Amino acid sequence: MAPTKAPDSSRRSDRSRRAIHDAALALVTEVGYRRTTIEGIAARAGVGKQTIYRWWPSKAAVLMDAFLDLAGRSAEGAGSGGEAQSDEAAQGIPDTGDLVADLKLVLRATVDELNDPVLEAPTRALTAEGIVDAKLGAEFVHRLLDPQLALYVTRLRAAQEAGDVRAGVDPRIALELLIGPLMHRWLLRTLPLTHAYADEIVDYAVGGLAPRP
Amino acid sequence: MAPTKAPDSSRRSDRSRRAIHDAALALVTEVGYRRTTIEGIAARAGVGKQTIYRWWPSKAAVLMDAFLDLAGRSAEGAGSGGEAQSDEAAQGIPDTGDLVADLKLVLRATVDELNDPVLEAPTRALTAEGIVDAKLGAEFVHRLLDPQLALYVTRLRAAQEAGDVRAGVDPRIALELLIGPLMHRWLLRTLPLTHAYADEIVDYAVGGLAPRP
Amino acid sequence: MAPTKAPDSSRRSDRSRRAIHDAALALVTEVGYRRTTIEGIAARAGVGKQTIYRWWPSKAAVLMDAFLDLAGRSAEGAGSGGEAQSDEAAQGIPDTGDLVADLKLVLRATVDELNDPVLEAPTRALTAEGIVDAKLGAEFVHRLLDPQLALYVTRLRAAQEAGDVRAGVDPRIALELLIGPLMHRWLLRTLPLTHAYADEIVDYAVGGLAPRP
Amino acid sequence: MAPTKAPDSSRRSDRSRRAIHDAALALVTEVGYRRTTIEGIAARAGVGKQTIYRWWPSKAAVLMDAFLDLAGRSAEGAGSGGEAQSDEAAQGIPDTGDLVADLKLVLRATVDELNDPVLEAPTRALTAEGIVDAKLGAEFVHRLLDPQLALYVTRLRAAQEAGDVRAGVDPRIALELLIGPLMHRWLLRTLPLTHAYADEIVDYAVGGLAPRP
DNA sequence: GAGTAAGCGAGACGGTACGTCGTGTCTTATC
DNA sequence: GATAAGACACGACGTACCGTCTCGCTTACTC
Repeated sequence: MAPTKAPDSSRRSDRSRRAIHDAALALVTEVGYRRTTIEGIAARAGVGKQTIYRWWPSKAAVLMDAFLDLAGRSAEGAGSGGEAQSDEAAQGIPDTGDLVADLKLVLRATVDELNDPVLEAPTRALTAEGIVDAKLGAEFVHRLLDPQLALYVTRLRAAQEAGDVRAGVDPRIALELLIGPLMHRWLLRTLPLTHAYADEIVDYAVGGLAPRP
Repeated sequence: MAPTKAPDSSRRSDRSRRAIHDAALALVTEVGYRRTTIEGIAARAGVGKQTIYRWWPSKAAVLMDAFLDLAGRSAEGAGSGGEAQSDEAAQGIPDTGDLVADLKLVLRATVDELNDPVLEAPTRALTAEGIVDAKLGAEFVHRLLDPQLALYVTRLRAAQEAGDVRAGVDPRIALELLIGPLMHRWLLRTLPLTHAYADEIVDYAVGGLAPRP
Repeated sequence: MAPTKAPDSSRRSDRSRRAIHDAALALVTEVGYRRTTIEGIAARAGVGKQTIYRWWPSKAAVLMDAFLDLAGRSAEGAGSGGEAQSDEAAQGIPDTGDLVADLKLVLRATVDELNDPVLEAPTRALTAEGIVDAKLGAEFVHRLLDPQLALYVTRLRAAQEAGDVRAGVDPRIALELLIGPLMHRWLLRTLPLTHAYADEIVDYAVGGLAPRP
Repeated sequence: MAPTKAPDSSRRSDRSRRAIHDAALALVTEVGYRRTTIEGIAARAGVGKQTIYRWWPSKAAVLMDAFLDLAGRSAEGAGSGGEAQSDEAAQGIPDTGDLVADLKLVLRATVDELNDPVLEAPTRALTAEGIVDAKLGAEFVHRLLDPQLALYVTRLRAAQEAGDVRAGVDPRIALELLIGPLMHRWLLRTLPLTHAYADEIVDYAVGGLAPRP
């Protein structure tokens, strides 16, 4: 029942962990996920293969951790850098009382993130992997997506209380009305993903969610 | 510019082509896309590896053709089998005058397709591959998705003429308001994909698209 | 018992046969025997593969015929070109009464042939193939070697009658005393193969074969 | 100049090396050199293909090492087994004062070796390969043949000092007078290779080398 | 402060699949 | 009916990675 030998994480080399993260992200960006290999990551990180296999079960798991680390570091950098906070992940969705404006702000930020060339390759890789591998997909959703979506739920509940959204609407469905079209366009590359598109989606969705006259 | 020797497709063995399609679909369903190999497909189809490499550039391309072939055959079977046609791909979206009802019908059918265990594995595999490989993704969209989406455009334009949808709405965006949430839930497996969900999405979306009172 | 279908050799294309011979010899000389392939010969000869498989059982057999053809043509060329005949294959070993001189003449000619860059590659290839493949070796010996060796037997018998060689000596063994060392040095490339070497071999061998004083 | 990454031979698995040797020899004997494949050797040895490619450049090189290992082991076995030594490779050619008798002893042993069914297949394969591949041939001569031939040189020099062989004779040529005919008959399979033949060759050759009366 | 046990870099190992090349058979169209 | 052309099933090639397994080496923690 017990795993064959749990490594002692207190003795883990932080230096190696970071090097592996960096190498993984760099390789995925440079050569793509498919051609990124564990051997390649190890070589680039100046690390033995076993050090990777000791701490991660798969290439996707390495990338997931690396990506979360990256997200964490960039959030931290943003947090310490300035007082004006646009990072919705850490701060939540603003509530100025104007639901449409607030959502447009957030969706535009999401569009910018999805279009960020540094984030694109790993995000696509992890998403694709999660689509095929249910276990990994669940982890992806739980660690990356859910925290973000929870912010929408919060804001939408507030909107319901304020009377901007009908009482009967399930926020988890409402949120998908906003996020779904964005992801669809980004994943399938059907048409360019722009701020204008985000705005339009918000307009239509909020229109559909608003109380009936 | 010219590829290094184009094979003569008039001499192509139809028997092999079909065997390869069948083997590819069977393996993807049985062992998953990752563990499906070209060697495995060749062995199962009773075919030399070279026969696969001669006609397809990659495992994903084989699967794409196999999938299109499957879709074509099932559509044909449905067409010849009965007069009552639920296959929207071949027939287009019905136009009974009731936009909400028509869309619910179609989206429920889409939900059923996505939940069909036979189609699930290959669809996920192709979608995931297309997310990472832009070239393949473009082909996927062009050959599989676009024809379906065109039907929505047609129906939505009719709805605009009938006054059920505002004149300024771009049908390609409206359609994503319907499809996006479905795909989002299916791809990320956040919550179960049901007829009820489809109905709700239609209600909200059409609400948002309807002419302002 | 009968082969599956004997082709009608009266309808055989001479043009193809020659083209195949030429292509085979050229390729063996240019890229070596190992890297010479049936496909390569066919392509170079502008011939279908089947035309080769129809008439020859193996790559080695093609080369053997090609080589015999080459030998025949060069002998013919030599025969029609001049009256002074040094081609021992067609003419036999000269008998001037001086056994040592006659043998030196012939062995020097053999040395020259073995050192001829045009003949080297195919000869080595056929010899090597014959060493490993007994059937092919037998054919090689029968068609190429035996006719040459028979000339030695003739000359050595004459020498026995003339009293230059002991009566009890088996000419087939005596001949190997002359040819063996030459071939050994040529095949294994232990030391350079020169006229001086040929002369010395003749001196020693004839010394050993001469009547005891 | 440097090869693309030299493996660390101190970490080499001796178990694998021996298994590969054994498998190579067994397969060459059982199915012949042509039909012996690297894949076959690896499978039979229970070894990954890469382990062969890591340490040897070609099938022939594997066989060469295997053969030398075999020769070494059999010599060792002979050396430890009894005091009466007939293994000329380890002990040199005996010098009883009777040159003819000594050479006959050695050449008969060589005949026995060449007729040994265990040694025949690999010896033929290596010889044939060396005939076509100059590099391999040089290695074959250097590692297998030269050490044996050096013994002849030693014995023949002693014979020259004892006055059994003329002073002017080059031992390297004299030796070919003995070995050449044997190899010729064995390689080309013209006639059976017997003790009687070896004796006759010695008689003729020594006759030709002896001081002129 | 010596002993020892873990993580570590390195990389050899048994494997699986890759994508390519050549074999010998077969089919199609041409002469 | 032989031919040029080449698709086919098959088998082997040599390479790339996989995940496991030693090796020494370094670096804590324990006695």
